[in-house]
Amino acid sequence: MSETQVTKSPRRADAQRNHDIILGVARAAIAQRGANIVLEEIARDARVGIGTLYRHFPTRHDLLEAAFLDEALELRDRAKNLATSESAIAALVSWLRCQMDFGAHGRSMGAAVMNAKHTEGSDIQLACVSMREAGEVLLRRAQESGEVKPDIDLIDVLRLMGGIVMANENAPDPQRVDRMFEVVISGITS
Amino acid sequence: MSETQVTKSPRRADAQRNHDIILGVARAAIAQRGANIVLEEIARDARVGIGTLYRHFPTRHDLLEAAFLDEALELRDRAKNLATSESAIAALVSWLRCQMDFGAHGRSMGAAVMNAKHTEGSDIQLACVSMREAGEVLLRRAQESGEVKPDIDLIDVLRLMGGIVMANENAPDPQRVDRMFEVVISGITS
DNA sequence: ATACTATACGGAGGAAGCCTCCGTTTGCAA
DNA sequence: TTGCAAACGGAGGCTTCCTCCGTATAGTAT
Repeated sequence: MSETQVTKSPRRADAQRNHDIILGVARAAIAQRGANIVLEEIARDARVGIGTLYRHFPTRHDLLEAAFLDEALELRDRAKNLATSESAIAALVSWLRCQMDFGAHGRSMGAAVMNAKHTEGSDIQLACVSMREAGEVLLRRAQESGEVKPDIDLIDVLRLMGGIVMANENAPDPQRVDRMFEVVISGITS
Repeated sequence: MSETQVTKSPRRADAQRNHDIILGVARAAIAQRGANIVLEEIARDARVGIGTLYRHFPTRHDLLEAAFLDEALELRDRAKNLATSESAIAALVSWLRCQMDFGAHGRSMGAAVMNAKHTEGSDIQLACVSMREAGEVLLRRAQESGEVKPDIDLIDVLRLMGGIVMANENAPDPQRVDRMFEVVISGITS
């Protein structure tokens, strides 16, 4: 994973360290138990006061966003790699599948964070934008090759991925998820 | 709306009255502000102690379920009415659209409640089952007429409806919802 | 080295919700 | 009327969120 936050503004060393520790603990907790982390617990595991956690991440959402940043970047990279693959449709499908799996991995967080409004210019906002741009390339390529309907909107499809994840949060059944995924794929192909 | 709960077991009059009042208040609150109701507030508005509310509805979920019962019944009736309509596919699509709109109306509640596991034989469970059965008729009819793929599963489709609702909970854009709905419909048709 | 100060730390505590427990009240059957 | 099972109600415990402010310290200037 990319070591985020290269300290753009001069920051005291202890602050930077705590920031990174908190984020690391939060990421681990989210990966393991989902987005319903208890912030006091994160602070405790990070050997940091709760006040410190809140200074670095003023709201719960800020922390989730930061934790999700890496995934957004990875999804962008994935899209870029797939952009030159042979089959346009296969590339798109593969990428959408990643979107879904990442969402499932981060539990409800993925879709929730990615669909949310972000403050202009924030790290996560830029990451989401660039991820979408990379995805657009895949979609357009599949559309130009005539395999995907021309009037399909990427955001719609991404939300459908998120919707599948959310709809299966309780009692997730891999086979059902697969079938629902197939329905959507079938729905966007010509 | 049907006046639910015709007192199957002998219940003291005050208990019955409070039950109905609480449910009525909860329904109104949910319809207006979504499923994130504050239970103490419901109790206060119902002129009832919080303890009373919890005796009637031991968990938050129980209350949401009860509030949703009517909608499930209405959806079942809707399906039954549509079962004799002319176009099989139009009937199915119309019903699915209802599913989605009802879900949006009750906010996240609809899908959450309907997908959840219910105790065997509970009112809501029976209602959901009979609603699904009525829906199955519509689906099968559309499949037999060759308009919908034969391997489509109703639950999958219902979850997709719920997923669309959930994915658009923040910043709901009717046009986007329509497009996402169309994708799914297109995905289940032959 | 020392002193100074902007920056950061930490945790007590208030607020909001959820839910339980138990003493009090009341419908209603005899 | 009387008795009691059924129902009521709200104080209070628990959890989690977040704020506030006194204390500590990294980094700099002397």
